[in-house]
Amino acid sequence: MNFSLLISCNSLPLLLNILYLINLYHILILNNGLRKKKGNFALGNQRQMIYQSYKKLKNQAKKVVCIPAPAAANSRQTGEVVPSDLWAWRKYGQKPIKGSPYPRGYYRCSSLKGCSARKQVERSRTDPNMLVITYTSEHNHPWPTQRNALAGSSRSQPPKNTNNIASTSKNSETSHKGITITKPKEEQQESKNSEGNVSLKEEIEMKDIEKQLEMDDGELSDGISYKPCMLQNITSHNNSNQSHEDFFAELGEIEADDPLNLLFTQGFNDQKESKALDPFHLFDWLGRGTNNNINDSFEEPNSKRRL
DNA sequence: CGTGTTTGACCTGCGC
DNA sequence: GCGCAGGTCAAACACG
Repeated sequence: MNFSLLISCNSLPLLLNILYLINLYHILILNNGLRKKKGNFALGNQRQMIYQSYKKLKNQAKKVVCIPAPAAANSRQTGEVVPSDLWAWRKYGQKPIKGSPYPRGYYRCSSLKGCSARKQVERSRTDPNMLVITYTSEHNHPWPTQRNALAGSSRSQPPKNTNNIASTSKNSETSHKGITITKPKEEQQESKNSEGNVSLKEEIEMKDIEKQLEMDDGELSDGISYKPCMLQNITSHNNSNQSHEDFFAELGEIEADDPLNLLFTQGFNDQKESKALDPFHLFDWLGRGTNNNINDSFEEPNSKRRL
């Protein structure tokens, strides 16, 4: 990543984003180091509680994300405009949906062959400016350091459009303004507000796990907090037979899961956590007065391309 | 040439 | 069983 370019573009929010990621990875590295150091130590009560919560969350199925739809100018022909995340997605189908004027696009992960992660992208019926992205299954690999490990071309990005908010699947890394995690469709109907879900929400019932974690301030006996990872990233696992060892081994995968989710759905919810992850209080400036909703605090992603 | 998109056909689940 | 709707497949094509 070209930091000098970013700085020269005066895109402070993106820079802060990066700083936040660095903080996050600092903590994750600590976790990894601790695991390696301690090895297969006996599970304490706290770990067991976390593991139980983890198993509970494993049974959750889908994760629905609502984001503002990028400008249509970026679409390729009739294709839907799909904001990118850190994963590489390959479109494998599109279907018109009854009752909706907008088709639904079907994508699967192309970062690694055999990855079962999929997502569906469609425009909200109530608010066409919102994209509803439904993630199913999960990635069986860490998120790629390069945007697309398999892809050799970059055709999804129209070459002449350099001002677009987001490319379809590859080029934009920060098209996350206004990301909203919502409940699965079944639950979504109950809680969905009439304005198209612009506020932050958690799809899954986190109260139980939060209660448990709060009992110990979210910290394990070793003093390292797993709470940020646990609260955000485990959403759609199904293997109920997974062992404790697998669980904690999978923390590596959790860490590797989309850090943007951590950023925009978890990172600012708790002031204590925010301070821990943001020792310079940079995000106090960003998120102040937004009632934990940082969506509006971030500059439009394409602004960094405006030179 | 490798990869992604498009799109019609096919498959599957569900309600009647 | 039938029809419908949603999900997936795969051939053809586009792109760099």
